[in-house]
Amino acid sequence: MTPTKSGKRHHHGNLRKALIDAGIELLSEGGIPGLTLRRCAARTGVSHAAPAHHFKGLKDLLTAIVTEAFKIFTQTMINEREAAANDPRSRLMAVCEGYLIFARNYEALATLMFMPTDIISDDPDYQAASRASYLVLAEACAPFNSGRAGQRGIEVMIWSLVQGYSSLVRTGQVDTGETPFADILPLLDLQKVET
Amino acid sequence: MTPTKSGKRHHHGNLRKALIDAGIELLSEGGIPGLTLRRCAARTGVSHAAPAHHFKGLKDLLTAIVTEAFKIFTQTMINEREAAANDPRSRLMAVCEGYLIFARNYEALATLMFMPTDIISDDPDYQAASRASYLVLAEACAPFNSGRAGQRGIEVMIWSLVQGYSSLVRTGQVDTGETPFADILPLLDLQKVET
DNA sequence: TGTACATCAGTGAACGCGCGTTCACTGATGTAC
DNA sequence: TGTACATCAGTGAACGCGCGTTCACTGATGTAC
Repeated sequence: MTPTKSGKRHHHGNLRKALIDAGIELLSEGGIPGLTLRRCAARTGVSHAAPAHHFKGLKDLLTAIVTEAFKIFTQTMINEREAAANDPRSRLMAVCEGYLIFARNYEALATLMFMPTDIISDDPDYQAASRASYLVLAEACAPFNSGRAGQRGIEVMIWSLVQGYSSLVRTGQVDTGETPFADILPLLDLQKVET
Repeated sequence: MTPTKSGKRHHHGNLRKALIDAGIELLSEGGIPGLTLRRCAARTGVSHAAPAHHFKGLKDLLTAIVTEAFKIFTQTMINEREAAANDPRSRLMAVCEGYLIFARNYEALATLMFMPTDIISDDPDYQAASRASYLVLAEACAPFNSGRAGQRGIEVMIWSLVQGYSSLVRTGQVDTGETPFADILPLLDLQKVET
């Protein structure tokens, strides 16, 4: 038995995972229009009908890709945080840096992740993965959250800031060299509530 | 003579403008995938080959749509600013509100505007229109810009914030009722440099 | 004012393309006995 | 260990679809004389 979803498969080995990885590559190379079911199959070296045995349809594949993306995203933020000094300010800055690193390394993927239209948004794996990402950010904000502006005030502030900044960089409207994020964050009024 | 690009035309009247408007409607209704050349033509009541007499191709139409969008965007921000009190802080807040109003009213269009891939980005009309939008924002930021964090520090900060916030609202990750933007902006350290 | 003509914004048919999906099939894998 | 069988991940052909673009054309408009 144990032919579980994620287990080894007879012919290819693990086509499901391979298709997800191919999708992430295709997004990097050709943006969102570059990602199609047929191209994922081709890149994996498999006929275009093969994915049907692993995904219910295009949206299902997209959902799996985005779910995987959130896992990478979470890990990138955690890696930066662990490498930083252990004070709240450094940790928050590091998590933001992780966010920006991911956004830079996976431009189209980062865009797709926040396009709920193309995704089966009640998929439990997807929900868990995206929630995990959010929690890393929320945790880093927690020391600064005094409760004003609602419970989520600081989170939303930081999240907006980092999301907006990365999108402006991605579209070439802001230059990271000219106006680095490290110069932006200190404009925030964090010290007022810092412990 | 004077059969200028924007002048009245023989059969339809002004198909060029009508196609742009149709495109904006289609974006509102079906998002970015809902916008195609053929559908713009159909909505305008014209055969799908007709647009070729007004636009060099799909990218050209898209560029014109985005250019028009920036004009609406600029006007929305200006309208809010003119209705606000005449102190720098109120004016900045009003411009931000205008930004958010536009982002809410034209969700897909706002996304498309910052996707330079699909656009002829060296089109002079497009460049002028997008620059005009930026200037409204920059002007509102100017009273707070002391020069630290580079000349554009505050602009980039505000721009990132408002862009990120609107994108989080659009994708349903932030609720404007729960965490309104008016509660977010005061977290900024503006008063330090305010005159 | 009337007529001949050039211009040009439309039409409708046709093109090739890549897409997601379906289908009957095949053949390797893993299991039961 | 060997054999019969069920399972299932693949194949390749075919489907209909909507897309952007091209083409020869038509007929209304505007202009020159």
